[in-house]
Amino acid sequence: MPRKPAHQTVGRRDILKAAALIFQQRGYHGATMAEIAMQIGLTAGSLYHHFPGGKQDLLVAVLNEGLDVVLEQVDAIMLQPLSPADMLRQMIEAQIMSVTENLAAGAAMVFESRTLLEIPAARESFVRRRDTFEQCYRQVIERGIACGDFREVDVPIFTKTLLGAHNWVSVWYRPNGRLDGAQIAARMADTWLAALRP
Amino acid sequence: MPRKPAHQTVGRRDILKAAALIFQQRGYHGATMAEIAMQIGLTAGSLYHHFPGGKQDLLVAVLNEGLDVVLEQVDAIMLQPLSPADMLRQMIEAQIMSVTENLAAGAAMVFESRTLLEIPAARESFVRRRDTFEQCYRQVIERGIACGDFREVDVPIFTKTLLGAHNWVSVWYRPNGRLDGAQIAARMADTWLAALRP
DNA sequence: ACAATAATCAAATAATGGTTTGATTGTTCA
DNA sequence: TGAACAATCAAACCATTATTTGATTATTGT
Repeated sequence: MPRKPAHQTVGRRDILKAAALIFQQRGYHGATMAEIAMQIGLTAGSLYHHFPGGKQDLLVAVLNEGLDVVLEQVDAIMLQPLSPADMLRQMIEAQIMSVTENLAAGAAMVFESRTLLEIPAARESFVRRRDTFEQCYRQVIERGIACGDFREVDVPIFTKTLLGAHNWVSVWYRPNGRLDGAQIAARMADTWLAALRP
Repeated sequence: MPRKPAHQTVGRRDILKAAALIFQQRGYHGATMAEIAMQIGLTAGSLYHHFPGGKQDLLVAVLNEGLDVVLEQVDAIMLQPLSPADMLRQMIEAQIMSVTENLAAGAAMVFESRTLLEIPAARESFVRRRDTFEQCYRQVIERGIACGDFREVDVPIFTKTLLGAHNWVSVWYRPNGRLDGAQIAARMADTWLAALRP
């Protein structure tokens, strides 16, 4: 039975990259399928061949895959035998680098999670994994407090504070600014560890 | 010359409140004029009597007036004779309280500033005032470093970190949560001052 | 070579939703 | 009372845009 995809054609990855970019620039509702398609030299209708679910499908994929990138790294870090301070520093670096290296997806995660939450089919799994991510930060901080490496703080609030600051990086970061992602990550890690000094 | 508005009718304030709420819930592009109007028992067309500029006009007004509230308070704080630490604490409280007490406008500021930036007529003045606000935080921190009350930090990055965390409050704050605005403000101020300890 | 299918497009479809218009209602004040 | 006007509505208008449909083109395995 003969068939097989051609290869001089666009792939799923290209489309998601284009979608993330347009979502970043115009927001989900402001983005048009035509804009996304044009980004990679297609017409709007063609996108439905790759993503039968249309615009919603694109959003779900962009956000889910964006979350995956960071979640995988954080999971790996949590398995290593590190001090709370070192573990926290690595998690911060992983998140900030991931945002600065994939700005469009990062911004879409910040601005359009709300929109995804209104898509019942995607909602539950997304929320669960997003919460898991937050739990990782909380656990490391709690562990640091328990062993006396960190001072006592209100862990839920401290975590929200940290996450808000990290998310916001996707709003102000500019690829050709004074600092690169690694330098920003280092400074932010310094801030949080200073705040946690006993 | 006889005229005079009736009084059992909606005022500018009511409309902006409704608009902020719908912008918060659906985002600017996702919000419909009909939804906003219905919130206060009007029809979509009637909104044009109060805001001839339509939907854009509503966004501009919501964001500008939201920014005013916080800017006025911060300006007043900057004039007082306070130590850098006390001044910073008061600014943090003013901002967080303002967000928690006016959640819809706060969220709109976070999520829809981008949209406003695409409205040339409103852009410049908004950006200028937003930058002024950021400068206030920078100055206080710089002053604290200069007089040795604060340790040396990368002021631009520290400021963005702080602003990101504060903005994010409008995303996760819930009016009937464990802590009220004042308590959250106190904890966040503790975090920043701890991070700035020499 | 050819049948099957992946990838694409152009054009039609169908809503949706911002904005305009003209009429209606009620209030104000001279 | 009545002229003038603010506030509102219902319905029309119009543009935009997600999605569907029916070709068309290329590629691939047999």
